[in-house]
Amino acid sequence: MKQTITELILQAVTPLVEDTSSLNIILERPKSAEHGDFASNIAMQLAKPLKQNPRAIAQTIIDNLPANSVISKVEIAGAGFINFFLSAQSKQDIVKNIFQAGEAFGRNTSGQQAKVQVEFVSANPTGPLHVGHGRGAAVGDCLCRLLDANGWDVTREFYYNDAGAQIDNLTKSVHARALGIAPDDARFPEDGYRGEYIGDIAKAYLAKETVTADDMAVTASGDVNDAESIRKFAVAYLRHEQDLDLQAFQIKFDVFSLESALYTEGKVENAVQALISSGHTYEQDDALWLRTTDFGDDKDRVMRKKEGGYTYFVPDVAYHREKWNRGFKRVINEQGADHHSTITRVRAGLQALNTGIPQDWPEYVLHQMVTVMRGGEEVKLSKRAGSYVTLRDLIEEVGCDATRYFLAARSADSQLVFDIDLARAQTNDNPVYYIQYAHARICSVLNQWAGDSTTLANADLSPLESAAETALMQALSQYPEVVVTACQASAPHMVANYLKELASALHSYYNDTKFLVDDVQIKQARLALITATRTVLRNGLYLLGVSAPDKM
RNA sequence: CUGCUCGUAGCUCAACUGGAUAGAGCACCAGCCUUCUAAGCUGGGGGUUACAGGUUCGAUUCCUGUCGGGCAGACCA
Repeated sequence: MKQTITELILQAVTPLVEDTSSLNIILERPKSAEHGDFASNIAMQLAKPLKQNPRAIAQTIIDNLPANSVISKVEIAGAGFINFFLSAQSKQDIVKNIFQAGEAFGRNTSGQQAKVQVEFVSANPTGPLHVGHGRGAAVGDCLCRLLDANGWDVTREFYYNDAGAQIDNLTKSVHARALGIAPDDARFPEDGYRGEYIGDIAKAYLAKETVTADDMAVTASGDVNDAESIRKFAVAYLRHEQDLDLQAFQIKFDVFSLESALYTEGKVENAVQALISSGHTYEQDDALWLRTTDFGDDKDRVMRKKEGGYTYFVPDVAYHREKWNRGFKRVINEQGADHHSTITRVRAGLQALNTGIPQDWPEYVLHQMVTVMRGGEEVKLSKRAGSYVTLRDLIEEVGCDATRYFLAARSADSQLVFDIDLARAQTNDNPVYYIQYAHARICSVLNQWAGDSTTLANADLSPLESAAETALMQALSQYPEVVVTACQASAPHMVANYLKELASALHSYYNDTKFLVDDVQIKQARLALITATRTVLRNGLYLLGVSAPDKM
């Protein structure tokens, strides 16, 4: 519909300007119904180059508009807006379109099944997932669903660091607990992890338990002094815990990548050699440096430390080089904003390889920090101090649907306050229930009608002309645009906002109009409309990973 | 000190990437269930979009500065 009107405008404008290729015809949905179904500001854009009054230009465009069946009325408003009012029938067509497409309604093929990899969560195996990871999980997974809906071939990937200083720290902490040293004991490692789960791991280790994670089974030796065995066991144990966290959050990854594998397979060494031979490195103070300032960084970075080990960004570069070699021309990294400084370094490292990787590859979606409130006070998220809110606790308290919705419904680049008491105590006020309730209400009506809803596909829709019906059909017709825009902006929260509006339109309609009336023609038209609404609610909730219950 | 980011109703957040009278939810006030689920609907009060400039037909949105919050700025990850 949008495209149809855009083309009509283009035809009308062509006689006025010499070069139509530079024209950017923007059609928007006016906030107020008084301003029609679509509005264009094209006349105001042309006012300057044509040196004419925008209202006069608007009038000329309207006069030039080709005859058509979709538009019932055109008006000039304000400073020179052109407002388009659709004919009743072209509004009603949306219901038929939805019936035809079903689950596919709103999906498009613009991605052309090109490969895209989304890396998200990527928590290190040093503790269970917390709310911050949850936000990454919710946003990342919705992003994947959006990309899929736009025709991309999506790979979900989880990268974790199973080597390095933090893992040593973890190993020491478990070792201490296995020796019976309490977290508040002076002999406990100073920067050790003090959470109670460390004690659980120590206990399981001493009991020689076996844990499975990433399809690998690890059995504890039970030997308190075998650091390597403790490390392997602790990592597997926590990866298993995180798997359970993700499972509770209903998120599935396609690929898990280990940092240690980059070393054992020689990928890190290869990347280092490639950087050296590309000529962007130098030795200084017994260390090997990468001249990242050549690529926009504010200072050069050390690659190999005096002690001989590599700094953390080297495996990062090796990992991303590997992503590129695996054929992902598009990669999106979803991560917390506290890691934003790595963006410049990783990109600089990839540029330094000189292998034709675009400067702005990979893409990043950063989410701001989550503040957790409980009892009116902020709960500090400190893994080492041991007091923090795990994702699984949260899911158990407020439910998977509500947790996902809360964490995905806000713009990623604004900080979010997660009030546990509010989410738990006032579950009825959770916005997600408002949307789900709209779906359940429709199911309930259709249930009482007890007819075959597929027969509604051919219903005569001409009775649908009330304000509530028009508003609902208008909301439905916006859905495909939301799928496109939310994906382009990498902004899943737009889907959540849209669904709230759609649910609102449905609830208003429900209170305004009785559906199960005696007049068969009217009844069928109304049932067709709410059935179409149910489809869109389902499709939209699916994008958020939230269930669409038949009953509540 | 430097960089990134955010600042919108009492609170939590939107605003279709520069559009028309800045919108929802919670909270507050007044109505709506003998009728398809009241987890709902309708109406009302509540705003100098942090502040000051600039760009243009038009700014919450873009630019500059100030103030305030968050996060980064290790040969830690």
